[in-house]
Amino acid sequence: MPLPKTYDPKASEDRIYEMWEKSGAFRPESCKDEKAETFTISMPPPNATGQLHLGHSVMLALQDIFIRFNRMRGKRVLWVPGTDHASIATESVVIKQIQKEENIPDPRAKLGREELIRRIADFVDKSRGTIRGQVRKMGASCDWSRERYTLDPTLNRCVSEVFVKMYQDGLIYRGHRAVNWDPKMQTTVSDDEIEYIEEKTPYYTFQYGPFQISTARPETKFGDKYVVMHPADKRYAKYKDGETFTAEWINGPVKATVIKDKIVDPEFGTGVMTITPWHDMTDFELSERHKLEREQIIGFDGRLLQIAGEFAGMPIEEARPKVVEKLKAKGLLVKVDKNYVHRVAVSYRGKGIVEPQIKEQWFIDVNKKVVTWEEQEGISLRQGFGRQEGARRHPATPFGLRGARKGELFSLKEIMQSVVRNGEIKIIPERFEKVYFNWIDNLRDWCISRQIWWGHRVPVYYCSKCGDAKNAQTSDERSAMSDEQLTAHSSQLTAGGQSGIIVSSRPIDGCPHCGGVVHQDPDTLDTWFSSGLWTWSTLIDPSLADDFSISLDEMLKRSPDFQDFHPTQILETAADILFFWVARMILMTTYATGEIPFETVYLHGLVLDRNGEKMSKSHPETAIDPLDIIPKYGADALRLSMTIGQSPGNDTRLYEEKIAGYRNFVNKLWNAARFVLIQCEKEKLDPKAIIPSAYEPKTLADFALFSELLSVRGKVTLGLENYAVSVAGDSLYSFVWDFFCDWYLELSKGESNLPFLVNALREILQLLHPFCPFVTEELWSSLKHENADILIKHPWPVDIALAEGKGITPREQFQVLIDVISAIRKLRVEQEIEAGKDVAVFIYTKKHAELLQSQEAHIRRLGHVGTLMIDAKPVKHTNVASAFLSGTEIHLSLEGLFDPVKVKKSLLKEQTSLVRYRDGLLQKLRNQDFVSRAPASLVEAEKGKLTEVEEKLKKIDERLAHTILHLKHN
RNA sequence: GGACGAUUAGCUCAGCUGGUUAGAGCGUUCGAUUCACAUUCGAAAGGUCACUGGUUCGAAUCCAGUAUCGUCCACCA
Repeated sequence: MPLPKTYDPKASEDRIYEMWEKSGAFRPESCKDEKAETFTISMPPPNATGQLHLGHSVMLALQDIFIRFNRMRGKRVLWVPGTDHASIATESVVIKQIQKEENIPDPRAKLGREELIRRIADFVDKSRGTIRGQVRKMGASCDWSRERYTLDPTLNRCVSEVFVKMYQDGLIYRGHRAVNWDPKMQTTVSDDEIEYIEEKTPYYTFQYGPFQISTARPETKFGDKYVVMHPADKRYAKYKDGETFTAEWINGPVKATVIKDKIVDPEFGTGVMTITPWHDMTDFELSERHKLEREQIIGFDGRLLQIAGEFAGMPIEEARPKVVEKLKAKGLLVKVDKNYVHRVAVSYRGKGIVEPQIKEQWFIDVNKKVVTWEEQEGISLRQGFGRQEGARRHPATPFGLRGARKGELFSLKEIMQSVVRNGEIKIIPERFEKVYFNWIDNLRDWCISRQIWWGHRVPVYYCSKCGDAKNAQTSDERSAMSDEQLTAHSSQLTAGGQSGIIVSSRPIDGCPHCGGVVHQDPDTLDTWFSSGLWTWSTLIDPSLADDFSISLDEMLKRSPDFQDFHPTQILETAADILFFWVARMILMTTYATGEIPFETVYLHGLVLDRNGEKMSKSHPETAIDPLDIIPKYGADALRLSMTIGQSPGNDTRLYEEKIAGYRNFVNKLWNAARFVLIQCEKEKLDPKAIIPSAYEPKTLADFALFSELLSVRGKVTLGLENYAVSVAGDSLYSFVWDFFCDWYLELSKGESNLPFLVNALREILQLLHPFCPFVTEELWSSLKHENADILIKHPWPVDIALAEGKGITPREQFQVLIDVISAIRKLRVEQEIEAGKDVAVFIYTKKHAELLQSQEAHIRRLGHVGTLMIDAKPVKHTNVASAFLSGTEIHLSLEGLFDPVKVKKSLLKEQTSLVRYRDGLLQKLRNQDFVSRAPASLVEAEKGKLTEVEEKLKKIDERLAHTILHLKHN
């Protein structure tokens, strides 16, 4: 039964996916060679909040290509799928939903922690199901039996273990620092979770005692009592550091102190500023340096506090103009610049305006030197980590700090730098390494605690009975303490080890010291803390999660998957996630396991719409949803459209015509196979019985295809090895369409070698499989040898050596044939000969006479040629249109149709282009410098070209003279 | 203020370590429909490779600078 005329992806894709899954092919255990090299990718876990979008599609397509390619090459391949709990994103989505659907303004207060978490968990369950289905739709061949979720008990255990380890190493501390506070979500966010929006804001200059100071935020200025200037600023030389003065200010006179610090840029504004340490990162640091007092002006709810006097309780937007008004009334407003552009910090997730606040939070110290290394086997390895003695190790060795001395200590920053600098981790494209280093240089301590409920709890417990009673207080209560109290308190805590605070990976019911009641820290951890462990926490044996008698290192040692599949090979993800996630994984994994998380980072760009804009709900007409596209064009077409023409690190534009183009390609392939199957049926040949070794080229076309396959096979293999996905896919596309279909298949209609053809097509399916797995697998089932495995498990084609012949190669001979046929077709169109009409053609060639004679049938059929004469000796013709190839001249008889005007036109056109070409060659060859300095072979080649083009020109001149003569006669 | 990327046909993009008469897809024009595919086939038109210098026998390709667009980073209060 022949295949349908067009390929219908809907009829195949789900069925094929199910078949793959049932076959066990997605699991590394399906690799028969137990000693085979492993190849692992940890799938970047999509947020468990919603739906798959094109960003996911591109990542799934690329990763699946790497995975399928390496699986076919015989490696033990593991692709771990999963989802991320995405703390802030998820909690905010569910809260909004509850607010909207149940009309509860503050769900946290109304429902309480337990109930809200239950609601979020329900939501996430549904959402994860949706995502699983969508990942399958893309054809992702990941191992579902190893699916993980960042809130799994095993992963939670890993999170706690790493926290404890870092705390014990003194890398985690609790302290009062200026943090980014999102008043909308009521939580801190990290530096990287902030984006800046430029906004035109009036910029005010006020008189402050003898100084003029400027600000865009007058509502924060209530507590200002320090003026800061550069120590070398001559204008203010008469003011001494520490000097005090009284200034009239918003709510009456204040006593102010002069501070000299180099942080002030004398060139900027008046060179003097007042500071607001509680609500500004740099001011906070300055206050630390000079031990200055700090006051909170704005509450965590975004309203002004008591210090603002009559303005207390007002939200910022309301207070600002009123404060300005009051200062103006007092005569303190000097000027207003209305064109000032101010950068407003906005939360990446909630889009709320972020207000720096001083809060007691947990931090990871990125500068403290605590990590040790030791020389071993020539490289320095971190010691005491979870590698089994003598365990088979992936060829890539766990990372080390090259040249590190025994006992030398390193900071987390240094670890992150060294693994990339040493080339243990390679970033593609390379230019992102620079971006990465730049980020590390600017990296501050990482605030890891969040006042969100959805996430991993900070594994810290406070005993209310023993130790400092203040430890038992909640973080909110601590916020109410005075600054001095807080500073003293936090330094005490930072010292660590004191009673009353218990940091434990194991849940605790009572204080181990006094048996007293304990409270767990109410905060959760930054979502990137857990995703930072993704490559290895997903490989930990889940049965070990509850066994608190074993250490983290022990867990690593006893987890076979970790032993086999870590470090992973490729981390493929979006370029904009480099800091959030990639850098965090490098930090957390190298620290916690002593191994790099991955060897290669492949970064893809954004998927943009046809106008180069981000796809969003504001442009619904150009936005593309993969879930609409897949039913319409098929997953294969979508995959091809986003992997071909794409290059690492660069954005790609996607639009429907592009996808339709690749749908056409898939259909072209389908029809090529359909044609082959019809031929088999006609010749009563069962394709399933054609053995794979029947790769015997017989015709000229066979030989040419053979060599062309050799070349494309090499390009695809090399391309995929070197992450040049687009190059590999593109060469397959043009090979299949322009060579295989347009020439080989067409010629096979006149002279066929079916066993060879079937095997060639089989190899095409193999090479295309990583790119478009569904259609290739579907066709494979009709074309494969009966004993062959399904395509997903089939070995990657290997090179078959091509015997080196003498002289012109079959591929070159084939090209001569193609050129002759093309020339005849062109002459026909130029002379406007009816499409189906047979013509008489005379070909004269010394060089290729024998070859073309042997291919006569093809020339006749594809050129619609009736009378065909091929000879070595030219004969003069009248009334012909002519074309001149290298060593071959072709004359198309125009008896009765001869139109000298048309003929002249086409000859002139050819002449013009050849003359231009010849003149270029002449110029080159007349240049003595070229002749003497360029490689001799090149000079020879250019001379050869010149001879050839001059011969052609001579012939054209003859024809032209003849035609003009003809014109004159009439 | 720094860093990076882009600039090649009307549109979207290839052109890797310098040597091709600068390519593809879409779109456009002309022609074709029993015989795998109109999601097709044949043919064509269309480009001073952003600009200015430099290196070189030779530059779309390497270097420097300029312009436009875009991205990221940074304590300009």
